[in-house]
Amino acid sequence: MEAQTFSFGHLPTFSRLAALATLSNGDLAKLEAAGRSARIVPARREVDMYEKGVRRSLLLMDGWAYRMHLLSDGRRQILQFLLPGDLIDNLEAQDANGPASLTALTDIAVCVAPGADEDGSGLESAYASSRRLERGYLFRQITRLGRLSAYERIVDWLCEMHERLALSGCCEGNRMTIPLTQEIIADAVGLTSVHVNRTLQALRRDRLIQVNGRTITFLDHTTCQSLVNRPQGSAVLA
Amino acid sequence: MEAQTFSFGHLPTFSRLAALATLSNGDLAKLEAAGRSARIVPARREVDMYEKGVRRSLLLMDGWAYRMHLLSDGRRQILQFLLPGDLIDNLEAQDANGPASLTALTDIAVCVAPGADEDGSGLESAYASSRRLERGYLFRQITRLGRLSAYERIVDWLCEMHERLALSGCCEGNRMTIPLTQEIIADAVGLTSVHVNRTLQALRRDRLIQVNGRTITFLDHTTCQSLVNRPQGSAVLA
DNA sequence: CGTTCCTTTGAACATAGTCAATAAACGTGG
DNA sequence: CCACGTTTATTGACTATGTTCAAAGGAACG
Repeated sequence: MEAQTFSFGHLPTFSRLAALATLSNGDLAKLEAAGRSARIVPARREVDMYEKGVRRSLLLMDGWAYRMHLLSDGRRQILQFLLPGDLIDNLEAQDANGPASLTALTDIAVCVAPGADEDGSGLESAYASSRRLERGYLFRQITRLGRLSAYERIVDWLCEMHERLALSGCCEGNRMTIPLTQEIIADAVGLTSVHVNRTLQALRRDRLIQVNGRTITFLDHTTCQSLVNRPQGSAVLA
Repeated sequence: MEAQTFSFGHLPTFSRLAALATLSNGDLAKLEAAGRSARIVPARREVDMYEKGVRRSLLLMDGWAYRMHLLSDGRRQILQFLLPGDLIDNLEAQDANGPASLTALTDIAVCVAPGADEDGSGLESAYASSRRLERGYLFRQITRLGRLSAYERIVDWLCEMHERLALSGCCEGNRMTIPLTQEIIADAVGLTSVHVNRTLQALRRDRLIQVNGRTITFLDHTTCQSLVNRPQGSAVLA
């Protein structure tokens, strides 16, 4: 977690936003300035969205965070992970569905997302893409939990993580590093940690992935991607 | 489905947006004008978001719609229902997660959501609230599918439907009319229709609800709401 | 080195799914 | 208004997937 010492060109935020829209020099300058004022939130600390300018979104310059629902009986559901480079939209508190808190998973560096002076700028366009992507991933999470088996859930989730990390330049080829325990994975994919463990073993037995500590390597990425039954065509009920 | 014959003041869209923000006379006039140009989409027809002005969102003036993922092997997951009065945000096609199509469940009346000239207008504020609410309900759907039992899922889902319908003035007290088969409910809550059927029977046995055709009455709304383990407090992992 | 957190394993159990058949409700044309 | 075909709801027996509980290894870290 040393956002300050990174050369700016390698920051996940830069890679990601530049991949989502064409950024002008002015956009880049703003991003760089914002990055300089990044704040560090230590792992396990809740991210207070209201400390800074309330209505602004944040950029996650580095590190991982998660949004979670905690039920009164202790059950937990991780709603989404926020990965390096992600835009973090402000979620006003008035949440009829209970608080969806945002917590740092590793030490993270966040800064206020710079606004664009002119409308239709590259930055605004990148933010819009990012929000669209985010909603798509929420949809995917719903389908994963509602209709996929444990095996499929984990494969699909791994593919999603890889896809997202790749967009920010945070993985090398088929290898990625995921700072999560099996229990956290379980809370994300709606299983128990015991079952996550068994399912990961099945994936290794089937030679789809290889696990070394927190590093996961896809041995057969193509099979993984096709194994997951992606949504198809138009969805008019029979 | 006769949006044209409704007196404007009773339109769900009006009730809902007015409940989310204070609307000016200008806002009301715009809404009324938009409502006059509403288009009818018959039940079971896909709603084409690109037919009209591409980037504009739509208002669902009347009727129900749903967004769904259809997997290649036939499994389906309803991602969200769109109820009378809801704002329908444009979802550009480039959806890496597969198409999330939007389909009319009943005949529906939709119109282009009028834009606000000045920023910070009541309309824009209502749209913003609506989007925030929508995201909260996606989160809730995730938690429902990931961590609640079948019984809890259905209770929670019924409560959500009631809450949302109430906001648009589309239910009378504890009674609401839901134009859905048990199979569609199953695709929404991630169960089989057989199990939905059995679970609804359990709810009736427990005297929580009463079902008459498509009309559902909460016999003990308080218990229903408290039965569901709502997210609590801050969510820092142990 | 000892503590703590994380992973792995086994056996028993529970919830929800599957398959198949029947009953009820609905819509349509005569 | 009734008969018929279709969709939807209901039921039962059996199966499967994932959970629970408890314990034992391992790895990481001060």
